[in-house]
Amino acid sequence: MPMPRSRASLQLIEPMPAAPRRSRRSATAERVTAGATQRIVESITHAIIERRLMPGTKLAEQKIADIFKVSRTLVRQALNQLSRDKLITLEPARGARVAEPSVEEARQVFEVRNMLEAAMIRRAATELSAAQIIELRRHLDDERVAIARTDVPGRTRLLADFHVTLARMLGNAVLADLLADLVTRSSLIALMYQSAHSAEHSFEEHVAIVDALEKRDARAAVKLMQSHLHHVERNLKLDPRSPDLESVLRGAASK
Amino acid sequence: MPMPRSRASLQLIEPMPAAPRRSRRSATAERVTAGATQRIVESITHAIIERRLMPGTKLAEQKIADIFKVSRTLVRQALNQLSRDKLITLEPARGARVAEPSVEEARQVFEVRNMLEAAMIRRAATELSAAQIIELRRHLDDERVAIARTDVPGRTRLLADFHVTLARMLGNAVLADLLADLVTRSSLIALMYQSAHSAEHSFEEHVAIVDALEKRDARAAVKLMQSHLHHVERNLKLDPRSPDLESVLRGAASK
DNA sequence: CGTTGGCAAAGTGTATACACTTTGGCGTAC
DNA sequence: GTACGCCAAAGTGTATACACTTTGCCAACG
Repeated sequence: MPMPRSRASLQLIEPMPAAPRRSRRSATAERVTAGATQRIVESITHAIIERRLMPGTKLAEQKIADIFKVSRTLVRQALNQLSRDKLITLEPARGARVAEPSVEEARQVFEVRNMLEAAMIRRAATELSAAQIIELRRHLDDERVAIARTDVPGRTRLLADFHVTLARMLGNAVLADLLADLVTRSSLIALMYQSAHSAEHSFEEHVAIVDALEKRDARAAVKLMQSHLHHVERNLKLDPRSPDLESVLRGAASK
Repeated sequence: MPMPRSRASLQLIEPMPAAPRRSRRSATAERVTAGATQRIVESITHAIIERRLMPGTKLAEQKIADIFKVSRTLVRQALNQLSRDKLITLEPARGARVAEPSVEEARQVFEVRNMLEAAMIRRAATELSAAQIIELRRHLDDERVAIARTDVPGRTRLLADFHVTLARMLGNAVLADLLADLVTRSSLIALMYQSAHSAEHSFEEHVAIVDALEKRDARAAVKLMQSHLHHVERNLKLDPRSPDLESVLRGAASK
């Protein structure tokens, strides 16, 4: 069921904790730490992922510009980027809204993740160094801690980062960047369709995957990763009717 | 060897043949036919893929703005998009240049394509309808014709579109859009490292792939697709020294 | 003769101005 | 009472203005 579509205003966006921010993105190419535009992109991204901005929320350019104390020029740049990431939708002359990914889009995103991550984990099983597997264990520790202290934003980020970290370890920045996008989109999808998948369950599946990697059991690792993704997808509340507004209204029109 | 780095000016960009242009992109979400920005993006993309703009060429905002008779605002939007596609590189305060993808980047792009397309073709073998396979045959006919009449831009586009067409047929727009990006990047890479792979050879491999699809032989189709991609990559002139400027200068510095 | 400093031209980064589109409300006609 | 149309407010789309950065040249100096 696609969310009550809150009309909550944007106050939720924090103009950034001025903390030393290192970009969570690409190790290569990208400017190490970009300007104001990037700051806005990251703030809005975080706000969406952490449910401070609900799907459907209007993002008016001038309001955002005021919050960050910059001109609409920079805000528009940021919105364009977010639109390419599919985190917001831009309608000509109607402005930007937080995206409301359809059931079909959700299915497709998970299908692509399955393709990419199955191939990725197969490579990982043979190519990762012992040191890298230790690093993965450390990541799992972080996950455990965040879950234990019920740090919701933290655990969400860590559970997502697990997949991106794996990609980075293979030394393929193209893959890692691609997957980072898909994982972020998945986060929006999960929140939109109120995932029933518990953090604990995901954590345990991550542990099992790393176990298989340590044993260099490629086949098992692939199977585990695929069933992990499958579980996450199946626990979305996708199925009931009202997949989109279209069909809802078709029924209601006859009153 | 990474290209003589021509300083050729931009005159090559045609302000678009005013012809009815349908966007080659996403079937979903995207505005069906966007504004001036999209026109600029497509013109420059075509100019790069068709070798009218060589890697390293400077793209000055005002010059492009004059050519298309729009303000720098729209040009900047277009350049930002192209930068995300990795077709150009943006350096702060130094402007935009046609990208010069590194050997390492080339390797990574092909690795990701291999992951995605292997999984994709496996599905295609079981899921494509007879009608869709006929459509693929028609595409192959187009390829054959373009090659026969030595229509270089046309055959380049068609050989690339083969892969994207396959993706679209699976009904997964996310996959198709992703692959479209990777294929476009591949085109730039191929031109940068003067691919020795003949169009005829690619064509024949495409035929073999469709044959396998028609027989519903998933295993063969995957093998053929992988060897196809492998051939394309191996025929790039990647190996010789001078992989990047860095190491060249490290040697030359001691003069 | 080579090197350094600085200045002007070119180009990018951001803000602002203005035209045009959408939206919601109010009044009027039916 | 409902529906239509008009107008004002809000918001987006594009152009332009201006500040700041880079670059290349030339002159002055060592």
